[in-house]
Amino acid sequence: MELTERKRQILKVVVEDYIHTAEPVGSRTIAARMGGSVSSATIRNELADLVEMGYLEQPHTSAGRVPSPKGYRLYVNELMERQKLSIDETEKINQSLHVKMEELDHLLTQAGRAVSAFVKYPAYITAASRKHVTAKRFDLLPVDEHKCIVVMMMSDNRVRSQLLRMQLKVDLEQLPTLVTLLNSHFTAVSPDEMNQRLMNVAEQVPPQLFLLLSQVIAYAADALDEAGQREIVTAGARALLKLPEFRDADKAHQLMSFLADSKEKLPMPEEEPMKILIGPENVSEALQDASVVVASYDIGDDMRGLIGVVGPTRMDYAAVAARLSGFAAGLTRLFEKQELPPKEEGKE
Amino acid sequence: MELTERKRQILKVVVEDYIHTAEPVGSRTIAARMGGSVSSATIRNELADLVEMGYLEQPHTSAGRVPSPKGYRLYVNELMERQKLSIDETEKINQSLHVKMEELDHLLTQAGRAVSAFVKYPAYITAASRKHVTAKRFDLLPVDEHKCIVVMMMSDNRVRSQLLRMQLKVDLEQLPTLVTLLNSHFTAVSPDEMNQRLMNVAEQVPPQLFLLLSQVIAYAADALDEAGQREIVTAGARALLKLPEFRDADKAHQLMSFLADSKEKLPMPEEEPMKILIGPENVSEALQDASVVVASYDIGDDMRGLIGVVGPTRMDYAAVAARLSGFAAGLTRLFEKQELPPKEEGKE
DNA sequence: CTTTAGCACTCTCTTCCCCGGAGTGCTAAA
DNA sequence: TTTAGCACTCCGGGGAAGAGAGTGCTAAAG
Repeated sequence: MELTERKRQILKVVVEDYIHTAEPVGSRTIAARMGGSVSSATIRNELADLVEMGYLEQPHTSAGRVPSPKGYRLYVNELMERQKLSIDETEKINQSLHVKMEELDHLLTQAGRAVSAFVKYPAYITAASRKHVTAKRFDLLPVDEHKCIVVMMMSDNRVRSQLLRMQLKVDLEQLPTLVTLLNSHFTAVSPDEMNQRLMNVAEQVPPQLFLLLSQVIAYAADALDEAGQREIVTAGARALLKLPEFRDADKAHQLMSFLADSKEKLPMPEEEPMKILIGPENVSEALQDASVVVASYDIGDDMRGLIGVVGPTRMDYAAVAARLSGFAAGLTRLFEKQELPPKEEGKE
Repeated sequence: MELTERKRQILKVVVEDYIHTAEPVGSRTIAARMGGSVSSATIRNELADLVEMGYLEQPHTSAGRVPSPKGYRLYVNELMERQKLSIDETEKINQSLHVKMEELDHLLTQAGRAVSAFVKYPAYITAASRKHVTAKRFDLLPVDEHKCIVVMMMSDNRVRSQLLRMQLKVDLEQLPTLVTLLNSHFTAVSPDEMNQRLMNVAEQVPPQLFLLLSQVIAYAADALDEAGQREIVTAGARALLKLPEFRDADKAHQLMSFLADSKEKLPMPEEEPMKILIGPENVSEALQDASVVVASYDIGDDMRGLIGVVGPTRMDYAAVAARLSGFAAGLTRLFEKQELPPKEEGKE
């Protein structure tokens, strides 16, 4: 059977109506929405065809029609009109991203919340794992004979520091030697390699310095590990409770738990700039009845972060997609401006 | 009317039964739970009295009894047996707090989640505002002629650092001068005062150094502000959905929204080590039907953090209180061990 | 005076049934 | 191929009825 243009129009109307009402759509309604050029009877014939072709479903014999995942898919791929955001809204999005970039975590939390607030669905966001973060430079600042400050600059130019308490008194004169050692042997290598090398230099260093050295390395390895982790922030899970499909507390609880725990299991396609996963297209069990829209943003240095929205299959894909790309673009710009080291002398 | 010992026992049984079943408690049940020494008819008489005295309520004429806030209050104050945690559980609590203390935020999040997981109610946690955090010491580490690293140690011995990009080339030779200036004029003062003093020194410093100086001060003021903020972390809000009183999605949504937004509005009594607020005793509108248990823990230097649990009035107060003090004690110990500078050597 | 047994009564909750309405599928005509 | 008409189906709301739990009261027993 052929998918005529009229069938496509009908499908579109069904999807869009269902997205907003959450009620099965009847032939009357469709006929009305299509301008009265055809009667409801005609629509009924078409609807029967669409059901047969698998684009629509019927909850029971005498109910209206509801889009199937296949129907949503077609809608998303071909029927949906890319929504353009109003200038006003674009501005609001960008405003909501005006954060002090001091802590990346803060940015992620903030952005996640903002997205969720905009689209009224739960959102999740992550910075891509920085696979090869290494130390670029070490410094040790003496405080007193029992304390010193470690400062480590990482390959992505972020700086970490902490106060170290030394078990043994260390001759402050010797710190520079240690710094040299750190910078020559422990930069540009993975945490594992660091520990490896720590063993190697064990004999060449006086014991009390070695103790401090291993403290520093332990700290560095931790900090690098943490920096390399892909942390996922979820926000606005409670938005689910507003949706008729999650009025059932059990269902809501299930999905919310999934969102809270599933640090690893959320879909994160890395290739395309934006991806929409509908219902059963999701791998995770818990997302079988949900849809996910994910967009990626550039962090610089060929790294990408992801920002996604989870909602019912009856999600307003067009609206979500538009806002999500707005955010992705905003984030990309943010990182361009703030995170990257200036490429040439004269920037802004 | 007098509150006889038997009435108190009955009240206790009603509260404890209702806590677990969430169903009004009938005279039969009570009689059974009291060992059969009295008949249900006697109990009924007593119940009628308790209702009259305001300790119990009756949803409708022929239903069992439910504790009123006043009843809960009496229970909490006089009837409740302080639960002791098993060694096993105490251990688990302490284990769950074994976090790397690198970031205070991480600790809070972790602890909040752990509490919530233990007591099965939403939890919130905060570190007391560190009102008078100031800078204790500055360092500047040159990176190249356009970048340097600021390192600031704060009065509570935490260290913050960041890479600064300098608009103007700065003679690296001059950094030590700047550091001296920073340490002599900008330590031990509030952010406001910092900006004040920045103005004062404006003329005594060569312009390109001044630019860098103001960048450093801006960074320092931000970092201090952030460190002084009392951040509230909430966790496990979804636990609400498991409770019969929040099966109604609207109610759950309301309270969850409150928890998510109400950074300032949550009860935080500062005096006692533990406080229980029942239903209408709460000030916030949204908590009228909920109870809150809060415990405080010591951070050292006379500062306190708070850790609280939000649940239905029908909360298992004994269990929650026990676990909460367990956590508070654990946190206190944690800060003793890790945060405070070693005492022996004469602290500042 | 307190406690108990007995019993009628009240109220909720569940189940069942009925009915209206929305929507369909089919048929026959345009 | 489209449309009008019509019988049919199914959901959902709205009682009605009955079961169950629990009360309050009364009168007798301790």
